[in-house]
Order: sequence, then C-alpha cells, then structure tokens
Amino acid sequence: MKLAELSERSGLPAATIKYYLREQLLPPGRRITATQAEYGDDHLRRLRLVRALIQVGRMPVATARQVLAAVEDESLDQNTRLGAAVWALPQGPKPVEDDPATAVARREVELLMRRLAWQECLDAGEEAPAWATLVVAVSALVRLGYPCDADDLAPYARAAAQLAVTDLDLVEGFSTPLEQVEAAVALTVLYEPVLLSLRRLAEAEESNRRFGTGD
Amino acid sequence: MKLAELSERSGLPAATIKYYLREQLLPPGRRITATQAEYGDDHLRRLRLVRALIQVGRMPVATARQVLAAVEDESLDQNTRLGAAVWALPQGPKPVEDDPATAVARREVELLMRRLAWQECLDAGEEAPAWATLVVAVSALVRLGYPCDADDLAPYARAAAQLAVTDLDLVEGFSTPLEQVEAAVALTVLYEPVLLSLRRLAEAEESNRRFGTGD
DNA sequence: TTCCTTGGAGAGTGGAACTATCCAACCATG
DNA sequence: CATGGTTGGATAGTTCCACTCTCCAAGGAA
Repeated sequence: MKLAELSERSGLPAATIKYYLREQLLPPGRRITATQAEYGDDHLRRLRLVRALIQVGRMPVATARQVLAAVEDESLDQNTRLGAAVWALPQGPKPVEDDPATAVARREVELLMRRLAWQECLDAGEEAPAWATLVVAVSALVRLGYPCDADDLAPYARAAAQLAVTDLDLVEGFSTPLEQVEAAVALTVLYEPVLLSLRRLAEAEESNRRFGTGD
Repeated sequence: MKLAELSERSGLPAATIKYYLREQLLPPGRRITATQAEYGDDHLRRLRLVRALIQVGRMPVATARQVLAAVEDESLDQNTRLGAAVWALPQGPKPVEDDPATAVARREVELLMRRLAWQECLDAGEEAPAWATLVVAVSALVRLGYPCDADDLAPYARAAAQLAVTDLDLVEGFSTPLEQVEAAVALTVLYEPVLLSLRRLAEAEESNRRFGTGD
C-alpha cells in the first residue's frame, strides 16, 4: 500500500507518518520507483505500536526510536535484547546530588533491594534508569516529609513482584523471539496507564468506603 | 522571608517562583509594602509540593493549579474535597469514538468493574478521568492484539485494590483534614513513579530468573 | 541624595511534536 | 505523447508548554 492508504488505515495524517519515517520510528517502505514506496501490514502494525508508545505511554519520540531499535537489533541474543529494550524505556530527571533527601532515598532504596534480594537490580544499581527514577521519587517524598522508608515501600515492591510474574507469563505466551521482545515492550509500557488508572479507581472506591456518607 | 531567600532555600530560580505565583500554584506572600512581600515556611513547603507534582509526577502546570485549588477549597467537606483533588489529577487523550477497539475496551472495563463491584466507579463511569484513561490504554492494547480482557486485567485490579488500602492507611495517619487531603494528592501522585519503577525492576529480576544465563 | 534591591508584568526562549509548503519524479488518462 | 494530478522526500513553519529575561517603579540602605 502507498503512504496515503497507510495514512487512511491508521487514521494518522500523512505528514505525521512522514515525520515518523524521518525520525526512524517506522522503517522505510520498499522502494518501487525513485519517488514511490510500498508499505505492508507490518508497517501498519508498527505505526499502531509507535502511536501507543507515544500517546498512551507518553514516551518521547527519541526514546521510542531507541527502544524500537533495540527490539529489532538482530545482533543481540534474546535475553540481552529484551533487557536493552526495557532498559531504554524510562525517562525522568536525574537525582539531585549533594542533597540530604537524595542521600536518604538512596539508602532506603538500597535497603529495600537487599531485603528483597533483587540481585540483578543490586548489580546494576543506579545505572538502571528505573532505579534512578525510584530514587528521585522517594527523595521528593522525603523532602515533603511523607513516610517512604524501606518498610513503607515494601507493600509496593510486593505488588510489583506479583505483577512482574503476570507480565512475564503474558510475554512467554508468545512464540517467536521478536514477538516476545515486542510484547515485553508493549505490555510494560501500555499496562502502566492501566495499572495507574486502576489504582486511582481503587483509591476512590476505598476512600468512599472509609469516609463516604451513605448518600 | 523575601522572595530571594525563598529562591535560595528551595533551590529554584527566582524567576521560576514568580512564574508559579503568576500561575497561582503558590499563594501570594503577605504584602509588607507596595513592592515587597513576606513568605513563610508554608510557602517553602508548597513550593516543594508543586515541584514534586510537576517534575516527579509530570503533571502539567494547569492541572497542578486545579488540584491545589481543590485541596484548599474550604467550602467543600472533607470527602468531596478529597475526591475533587484526586479527580482533577489525570490527563490524557480521550477515547476515540466510533472505533471498534474502543468499543471492546469499554465493554471489558465495565465488565471488570462489575465483577469487582466497584460501585462508586460504576456510578461515575467514564466521567471519571481515570476510567477514561483506562479505556484508552486498553483500546490501544486491543488494537495491537495483546490480551487485555477482564480476566487479564483482574490481576492488576487486585494489586490496585491492595495498594489503595495501603495508600488510605497512610492518609489516615494524618490528623487534620488539610494534611489528609494534601497527603492524598502527594501520595497518589508521587507513589506512581515509585510503583512503576519497582515494577520495571521486578520485571528485570523476573526476566533474568526465567531467561537469564547464569553468567 | 544616590544607588542597589525588590516584586510584578510582559515579552522572549528553547524544546518537543507535529504540520504545511515545495518540488521533482512518476503514473494514468486522453 | 502531452498533461494534470499524485507521490515521497526535504525544509521550514506552527503550536504548546515551561520556563526565563528584561524592564520598571517603589523601597530601603549608606
């Protein structure tokens, strides 16, 4: 199919698709002539994935490019590729150095990881983007005086561990390595808004249960 | 303290604080003369909260203004005020109408809510921003062909329900109504990156456990 | 008095994600 | 074979947002 048809079927303006092609979020189509290219169903699917990552997952375009590059990097073995793809995912401010709240946060996070015996994470430490993000969030809570030591974080970590099992079960449901990696990225990113929305709904429900008048 | 000192103590440029004052994220200081104002520790604290909401919680400035307005709205009773504050929180694209994936997502989300008997949420339905966000995320998953019917969502909902109990326990640890509402907002928003980071770390751990070579 | 500082207002900046405009090559039609 | 519309690629422009800069009159300090 031509770019115009890809545009129509995906519901995106042709100009946006051209932009994604330029930004290498979408591989170029098969060249038919010097000025025309042919796109396939895989392009349409990729376009939907890109859209989901950017709009629903709120991922910056530059990050999406890196993630998708890792997904397709045939030179990496499955385990590394999966790691690289998810590794490239997060964004966010770096921890503020020389700050007492940051120091406290670092200590509590490391303590939590030790208690959980998450060895992989301990090895990577703050190199892991997710670890750094965690430290930043905890230090903000510390600065505001809200409880967030290792004991307070533990319930969240337990929930996260449960969810990770569920996630990986879903990923293992796919047969080919490429499908698995893509699924890992898509499910990691797209289940995030799902989880956060459900938490807010559950909070509303629980709040009403506790404080609600029986109106 | 003067604005310059507030700037130094918070670590923010004076221009940024002026901007927050203009945007009503920070209440004006007590006027000393026609051209000078006095700020207190509560301003410093509010400034840290604003920073946390915007930087860590990635909340748009306009949203933060609404949320903080609700927190301080003395005309509302505690329950309503808490609801209004958290209600104003999320942002995100609205569901695409006339789309089969959206229709599927709506159906599955409603089914899930019925099974969980989250009555408050069912009453509000898609009026609730979190519900709408959930529908958008699920519809993106549906479009990509990933599993996300009510059964797949159930584990996430269970985890969310557990977390909501933990969250509300923390909120109830505060004594005054104002503290409780502020805590509800801060904990809801700031524990989100905590939860997501922990999930990603847990995924890395679980992934290594399943696919990892013993290197 | 004189000079520096302060808070407020409006304009300006930079980054991100598009979006509009051109243009030469192409293809379909008469 | 002309010719008018279409295509994909390059370039520049637009919009939004979160700041950030510049100016200015009023205050305060030496």
